[in-house]
Amino acid sequence: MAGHEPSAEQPRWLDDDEQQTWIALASVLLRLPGSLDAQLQRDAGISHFEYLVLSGLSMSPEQTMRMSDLAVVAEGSLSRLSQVVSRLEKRGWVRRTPDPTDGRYTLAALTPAGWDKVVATAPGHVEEVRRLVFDPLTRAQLRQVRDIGRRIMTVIDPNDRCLEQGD
Amino acid sequence: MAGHEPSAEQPRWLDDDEQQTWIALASVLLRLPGSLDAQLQRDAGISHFEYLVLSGLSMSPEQTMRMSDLAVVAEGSLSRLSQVVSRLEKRGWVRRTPDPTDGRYTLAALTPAGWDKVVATAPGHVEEVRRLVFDPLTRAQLRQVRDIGRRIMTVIDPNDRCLEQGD
DNA sequence: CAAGATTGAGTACTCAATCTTG
DNA sequence: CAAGATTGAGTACTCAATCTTG
Repeated sequence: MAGHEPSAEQPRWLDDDEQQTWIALASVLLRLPGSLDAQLQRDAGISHFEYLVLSGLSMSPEQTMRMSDLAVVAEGSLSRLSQVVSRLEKRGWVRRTPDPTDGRYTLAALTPAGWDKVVATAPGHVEEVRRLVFDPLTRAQLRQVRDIGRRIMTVIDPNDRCLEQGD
Repeated sequence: MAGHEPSAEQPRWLDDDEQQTWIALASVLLRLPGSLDAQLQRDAGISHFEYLVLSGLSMSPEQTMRMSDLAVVAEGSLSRLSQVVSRLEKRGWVRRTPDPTDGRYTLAALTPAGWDKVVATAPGHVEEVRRLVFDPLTRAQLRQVRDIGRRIMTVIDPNDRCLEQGD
């Protein structure tokens, strides 16, 4: 392994089969998020992260959440969320107010225009998810996707919300 | 669906089962790349994209590739690659030269120091992939991961390299 | 002073020019 | 003029201060 002369053998750290598996998974990890982002950007002019923020709020009681909880739902840092919500506020889709019960929290609330945006955007996004994930897979594979995803999440973050729900 | 008064019912675009499946997959899509990036940043001081560039070169004959081919392997734009390779060149791991057979191409070559960097970095990275993906899954699930990944890639990009390999 | 949130500086990325070679 | 590559301007992100409330 001294230097990189032509004869140097590339060490193999995964066997052939594992290599194939990893390439297939890595391709999806690298390309699927980009495809979803592209669809949202093209059809709705928002990023995937912005969509997660808006749709997270839309599914919350009163369409309102604390910034810190919203950061967990959208899987981003509080700092990133703060900057993105500023933009969403400028676009008229979200409004922030201090939490009346404890001024340290900030509540983000979806405006009526924000609700309309979610309603207008979600069907196309779900359609894309169906096209890229649900349609090409069998029912058995979809069950596997759920189990496999949860197992991996158990290692990455044992407290993740996707592990809370019973089968 | 008029406005967002408390009584407004949130339309459900996926059934319960699909929702669970999608949450599990989305969690992995959002968090696994970040975990891999964090490990590389912490242990080797490089991003995942930089790692893909270096390891792509290390597996290529003569440790050399055209920039445009390297962009495909690393799954990034040529513009992004160009800027990242400039940084890698400054760090002494890569060297660029015009292709002598056709001056429109640029060849990126791993330097000896770049080779050493890959050799020093890859085992820890592979270890992390094992810990997060291979270890928590059964052999049957790993076969599923490969098949499922390929099916999804067939829709995203029918020309992707992960689909080329037989069986 | 701890926890939530925001701000600002620096870095990385995207997208549309631009440059270069054949 | 087409294809490969780079550059520059603008945007988005990260990380380390800073601010604010209890």
